[in-house]
Amino acid sequence: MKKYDFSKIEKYWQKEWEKEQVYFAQDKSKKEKKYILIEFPYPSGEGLHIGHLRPYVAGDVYSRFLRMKGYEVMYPIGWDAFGLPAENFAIKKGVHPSLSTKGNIKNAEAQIKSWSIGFDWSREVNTTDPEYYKWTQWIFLQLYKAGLAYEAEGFINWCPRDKTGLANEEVVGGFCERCGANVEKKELRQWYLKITDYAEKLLEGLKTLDWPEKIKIQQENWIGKSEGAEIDFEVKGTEESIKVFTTRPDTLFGATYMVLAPEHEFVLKLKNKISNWKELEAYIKKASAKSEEERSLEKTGVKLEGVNAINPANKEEIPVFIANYVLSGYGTGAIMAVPAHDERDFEFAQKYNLEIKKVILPILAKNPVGSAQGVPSEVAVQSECWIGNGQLINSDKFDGMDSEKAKQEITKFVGGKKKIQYRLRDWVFSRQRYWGEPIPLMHCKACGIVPVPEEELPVTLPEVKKYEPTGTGESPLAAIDSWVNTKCPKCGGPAKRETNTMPQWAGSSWYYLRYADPNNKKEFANIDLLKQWLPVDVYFGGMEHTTLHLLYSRFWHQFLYDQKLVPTPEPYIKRVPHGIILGADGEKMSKSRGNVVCPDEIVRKFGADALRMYELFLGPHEAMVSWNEKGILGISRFLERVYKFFQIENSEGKDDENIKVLLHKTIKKVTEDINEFKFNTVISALMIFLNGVEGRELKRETKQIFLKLLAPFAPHLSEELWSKLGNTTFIQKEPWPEYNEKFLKEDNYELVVQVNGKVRAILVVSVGIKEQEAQKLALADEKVKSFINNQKIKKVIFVPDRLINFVV
RNA sequence: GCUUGGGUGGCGGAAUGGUAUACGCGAAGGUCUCAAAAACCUUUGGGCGCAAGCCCGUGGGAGUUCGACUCUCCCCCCAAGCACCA
Repeated sequence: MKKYDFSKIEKYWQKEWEKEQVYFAQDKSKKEKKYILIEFPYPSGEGLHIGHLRPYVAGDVYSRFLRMKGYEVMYPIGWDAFGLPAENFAIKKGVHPSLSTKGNIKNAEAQIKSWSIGFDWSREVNTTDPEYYKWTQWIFLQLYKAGLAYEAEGFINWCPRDKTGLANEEVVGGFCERCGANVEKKELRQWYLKITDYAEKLLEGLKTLDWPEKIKIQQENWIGKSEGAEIDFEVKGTEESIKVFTTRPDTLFGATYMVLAPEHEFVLKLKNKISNWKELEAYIKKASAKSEEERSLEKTGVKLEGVNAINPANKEEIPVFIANYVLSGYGTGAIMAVPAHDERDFEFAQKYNLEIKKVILPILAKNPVGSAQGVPSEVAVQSECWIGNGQLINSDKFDGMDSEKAKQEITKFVGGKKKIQYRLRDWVFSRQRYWGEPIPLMHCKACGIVPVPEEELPVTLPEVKKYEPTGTGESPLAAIDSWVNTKCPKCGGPAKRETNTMPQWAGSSWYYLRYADPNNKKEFANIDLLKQWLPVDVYFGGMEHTTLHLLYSRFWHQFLYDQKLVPTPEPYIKRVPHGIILGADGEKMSKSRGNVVCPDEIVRKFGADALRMYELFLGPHEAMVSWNEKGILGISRFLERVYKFFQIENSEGKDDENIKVLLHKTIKKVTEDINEFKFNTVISALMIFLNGVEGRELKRETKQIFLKLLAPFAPHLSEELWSKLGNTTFIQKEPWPEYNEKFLKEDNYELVVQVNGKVRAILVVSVGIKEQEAQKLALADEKVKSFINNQKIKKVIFVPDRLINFVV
């Protein structure tokens, strides 16, 4: 018997498919469209690894399934090729990033093709192609013209290793998301995108999406909406007042001091009233230089001597502090401190011996302690700091009022204003690095900031010898005089180009739109084509992008929708996340650990079909799993057995009843589980089928159906066997098999007989028997008899076609 | 600390109120072979027992139910995300 020569077979069919363009997505097709998307890769020097494959294979299996179901499927690919690694490589080797990128893309493309991931290569995009980033720049200009891009000076996150500013989203636990360096604070002039203007829309839009709840919740928390009030505190003996944001105006009578963030400008106004100015200045300087992470270690502060504020509720004078635990970027950068009802204020007040005044009495539970949400437990009631709601005390005429009501009433009483506050901060959009899209603006002495006229786009990256980031806060582009100095398109006078570049998230914020119309020279994409393909039906990708790419691209999309440039309010309808693949040692794969698995080697050893199937068989798609080299043997054996099974003389076998039932059950299971992205159980269903039919003769039709079910997973093997059966079509163009309800039912089933809930016997009986009959059969069984042991039967539970339970 | 998932054989995992451990890996024994590999067959949660069989068993404890991996409450542990957001 011939051995399954996967290497030869796979190469053969890959050529055949390429000839026939089987993955080509037809514009204006009569079929219903499906747009399946994976996060396009970054073409690194190491090539694609085993982890990239997971979503690609999932998307590929799903796409193949949908094509067989009769849809016009677009499953495109491109390259997210701007970014630090290419630039760092260039610095090290002296090779221009565009060159190394080109080589890397070539390699990755060969890899992907060797796995037969069915991408439509005719739609390939590359974010570093001027024909592409021309439109990235164009979209930026639209944002600028709409007032959503602005320049500001301020403290931003700064990565000392990459020597560039970072967005809030790129700081993960105080470290640079890219390189892991400890992020610092630095005062810099930066470009921002006003993503905060879209906070509400981003929140609202989530409700319409078919995304896993956990992703929605993560985005929701990141946007962090909270409702409260803004209240002014007068400063005694001045015309000044300090505005605070609070979600707890009901505790206003308990505000015994105020705190300003170290960056708060207010202190400058009262400089000459503050008697301890020197001390204060030193403190502010020290605190500002520290990152938020460092600041959070210990609460410290300095009192503004000689300045007192007035609590607007009870007119009492209260001290004002500058302290590190108040953030300048949130609310007004100033708070009213209520130590009796806020843990942070409580901690600070204890340390600095400040007055703690209780104004909320926890409402004691009508229900038993701990039985419902928001009901204080005994412990909480006794504690010094109660942060829940309750009944007001020590609050004059509001005494006895409920917290919720008091929030409204006290806000009104002191002339405060209801206010909605978001945690989301504006997107720091400029980078001081070379390998990114130049921001298409100019600075003119006479006209100020002037956008580059649209017809002059793209503003291409100049060729340079030195890519090194300067570290000064200036991009390396700033050193190229010939590029920087230009003419103002408005007044014709001398102007300088903006030298900052865009972050890597720019190109990826709209790439899925370009796929719909990748070669358009006149617009970023034609609206009719966008209407045809959008929205993305299923987007496969990693959890790590929840508050980065996924948030950014939704923002851009919503903006483009408001500009009537895209046809849908949201870009991606369904999101299917995947877990990361760990090394065999259960650790994250990394070069330094030496646990990286090379997919090319696996393909050589076991073939692409085996690699594809094993990726899916590892475990549930969303779960984190460890790679186990030995596990792939199981898949390899399965494919080998399939091959051998189909080598048996192709006589017209006849299916018995059991095989028919098994077949239809398998069709049902495979179809349903693919629809739910439960690929691991699909594969086990295919194995169960083979286990059930091996060594028996099958009808040709049954064999063909099985091959079709296998086709999305092992496209090469199934195509080979399909043609061996004498078919001249491609199996992947065949219609997906349907199951028939009437074949799902067997004649007999195993009736489980329980006594007091314990299984005591299993009887084979015919399907559909009534309770009485089942009872008679069960009671006739010797074992059942012995367990009932002549006791009185109190109750009988009968579940049709499943079990009968006697309670004695 | 908060939010969201999880905890099932030696291992990856299956089962969302009805036979726990499907499917695969590994292991043990066997067939084939001079031998080995591959392949194939059998066994494989634990305890007691010669056996038939019985008892126990899904992180721990309670509860609901004829019946709980599945539902409810409390606790422990692991993972991911957020973290002074007033």
